[in-house]
Amino acid sequence: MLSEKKIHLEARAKVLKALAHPTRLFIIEEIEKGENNVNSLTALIEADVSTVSKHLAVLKNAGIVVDDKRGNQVFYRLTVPCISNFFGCIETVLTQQHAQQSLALGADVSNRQARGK
Amino acid sequence: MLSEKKIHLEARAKVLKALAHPTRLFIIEEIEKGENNVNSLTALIEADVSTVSKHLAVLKNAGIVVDDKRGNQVFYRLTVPCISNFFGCIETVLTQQHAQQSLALGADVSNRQARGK
DNA sequence: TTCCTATTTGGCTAAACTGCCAAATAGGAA
DNA sequence: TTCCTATTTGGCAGTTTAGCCAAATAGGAA
Repeated sequence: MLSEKKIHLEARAKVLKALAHPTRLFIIEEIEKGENNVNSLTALIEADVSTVSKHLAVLKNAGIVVDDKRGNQVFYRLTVPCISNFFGCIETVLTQQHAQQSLALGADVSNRQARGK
Repeated sequence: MLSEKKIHLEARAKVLKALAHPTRLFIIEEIEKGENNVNSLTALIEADVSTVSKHLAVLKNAGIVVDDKRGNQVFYRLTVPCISNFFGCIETVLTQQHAQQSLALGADVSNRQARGK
């Protein structure tokens, strides 16, 4: 694999990795509605403030959100509007899994489905 | 956070997690061109076959690819065509980072940029 | 059957991630 | 200054991941 390509894929993977956590997905959904600060996000998430703060740092480090300090609060918002409708394809994957499972539960369990975990 | 919502976000996160590795992104790009077997993917990736096989298992387990055994070879292909043009938004994030870095290198380093890692 | 190739699985080590607590830091109010 | 609230950081324990090697498995050919 070309080194240049590898670097590019690593950059992509970094962003995806930052997205790949339920709490961080929740944060994204929330601040998509409008910027929000650490405290109120923490209340919604029901975890330790330090945990939420670290999740926000991951998102920030990946370039997905930016912070804005006002008074003694820090507000976060999305950098990229497209994140909002980013998940259609993932939903397709999930829907498809559903469909496959339903098929697998039926009488005609094909070879390929039988091989599946 | 509602339990139902949490379960949904966990499912999304699982798919994203499966995508979040450079080698797996490479595999996706390759089999997007057409199904491919473990051996030729391994040759392109330059890693141990067992490593590639495990990456493929991760993608399969997430529902992103399916396998098709023919003879003593196993061919993998994408389950969802939309994965192909999935990455536009991620590119936007990367481009934006680039832009921010360029700005940060300039003379006018603003408050927010200075705070950034 | 034996042999060869393709692929998966088990096991191991090193590294990364998560979530909590405690402590440090920052800003505003008194 | 001291006090209070908001947030970040350090550190720790437990879990997960990545990549390799070796061994197991599967299919086809001889």
